[in-house]
Amino acid sequence: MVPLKRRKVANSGTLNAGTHNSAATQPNKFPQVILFLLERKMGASRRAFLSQLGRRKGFQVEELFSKNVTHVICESNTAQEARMWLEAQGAGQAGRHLLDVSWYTESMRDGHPVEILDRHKLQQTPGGTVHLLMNDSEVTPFSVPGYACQRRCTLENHNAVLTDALSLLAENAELSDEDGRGVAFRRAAAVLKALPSAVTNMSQLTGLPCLGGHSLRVIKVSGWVSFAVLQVLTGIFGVGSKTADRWIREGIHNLQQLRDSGQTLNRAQQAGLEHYDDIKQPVSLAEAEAIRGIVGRAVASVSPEAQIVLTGGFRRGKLTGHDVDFLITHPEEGSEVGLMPKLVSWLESRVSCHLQNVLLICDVIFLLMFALFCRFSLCCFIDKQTRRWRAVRVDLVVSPISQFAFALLGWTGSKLFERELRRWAGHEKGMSLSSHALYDNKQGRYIRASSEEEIFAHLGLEFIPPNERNA
DNA sequence: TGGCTTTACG
DNA sequence: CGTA
DNA sequence: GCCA
Repeated sequence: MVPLKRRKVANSGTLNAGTHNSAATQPNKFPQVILFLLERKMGASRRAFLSQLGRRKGFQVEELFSKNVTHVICESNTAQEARMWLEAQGAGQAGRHLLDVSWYTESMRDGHPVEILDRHKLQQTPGGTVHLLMNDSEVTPFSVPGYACQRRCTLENHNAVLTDALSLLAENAELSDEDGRGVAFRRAAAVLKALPSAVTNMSQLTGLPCLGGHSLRVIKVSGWVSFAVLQVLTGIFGVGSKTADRWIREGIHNLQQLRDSGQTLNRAQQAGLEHYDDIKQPVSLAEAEAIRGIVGRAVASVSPEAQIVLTGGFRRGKLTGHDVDFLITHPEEGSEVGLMPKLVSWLESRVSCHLQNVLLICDVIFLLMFALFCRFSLCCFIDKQTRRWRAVRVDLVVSPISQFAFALLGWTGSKLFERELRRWAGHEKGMSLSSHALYDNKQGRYIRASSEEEIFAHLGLEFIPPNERNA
């Protein structure tokens, strides 16, 4: 059970490329396509392997660079570096495609040169490292681009043990006010989550993006005692790392000590402490849908044309969540204005019947409902068919239809996926993405979009559906 | 060595 | 400072 | 911590 294997340093090196295994080499099926693999950062043996793979599929892969080359394939090289290399060869880019190795591997997969899309062109930062997946003795190229928003990542996680450890390190860093380290660990965990099979050997990880020496090192458990305390306190809704840190310095190490301390708590924290266990308990999809029914009816009463969408983790296909997120809009621009206050009063004043049970809107809703004007978090009590009420966190967002696609993309997550999308937008495209809009810094204007697909297209990214945004 | 998503709001 |  |  060693499915993922790092590229083996080939014993048949460059000398064999193109002539060895000639029986498996097909004639050139695509005379208009002459490929050249740039060795830099790729390595000679890997280049030989990829060249041979291409020739087996009927591609013309040149050993030496010449003027005839039409496609230059690079790995982990920027467009700038590739152009410099070409000029050093006495040949400009003129008429040549500078492509990331992902175009090559996809063409190998499909058996013909695939259409050149924006994402295949060399970016200003390196593209992905390609690793080999050994599956039943079949070798397949597997691409792991550097940005999570370039990758597909389902809920399926073959490396949960490792990603849990890295997530813990990330959490630890974030609670220690070291966001840089935190996001580094998050990226590392996301790379492992995206792998198609379990890693069984640490050496398999050494070449992957975002995974450096520290992430690969054995985790020291010492010093995490205070981390556990931080975890408990920041687990209270309304309590972040600063507050928890202050409390710890004042000798508060658990919930009982907090209750006994007489600390002044704001309303969010009061509710968070009171319903600590409920809120920590995962919300099921069934509960989310029940809540959707209630909120949906409230929205319909207040504004019949308004639309409500379940976003967050549930839209990504998760079966449980820590809260329930809804996005509300109205087909007529401007008609969504004032919807939230109306919704709030409706929910405050109503006792509604849901299924065979009575849903009572309790005072906890009042407490947190006023948190924000155009968005709020609340706790409601919903029947769980156990004649027990329990608190669930619900986030409602109202968005004008012109911003709906951005809100939908922004509120669907995952959190890391969003950060990576925005980092990509800023660093690679000179744009600024938020849950309201996409702004082109160079053109100095906002870019309109009416669907998530359009936004990905504007960003030069392949569309990733919600259930594959679980980075 | 600096950057690490975004930005309004309570 | 805390929420998303 | 990892990357440019």
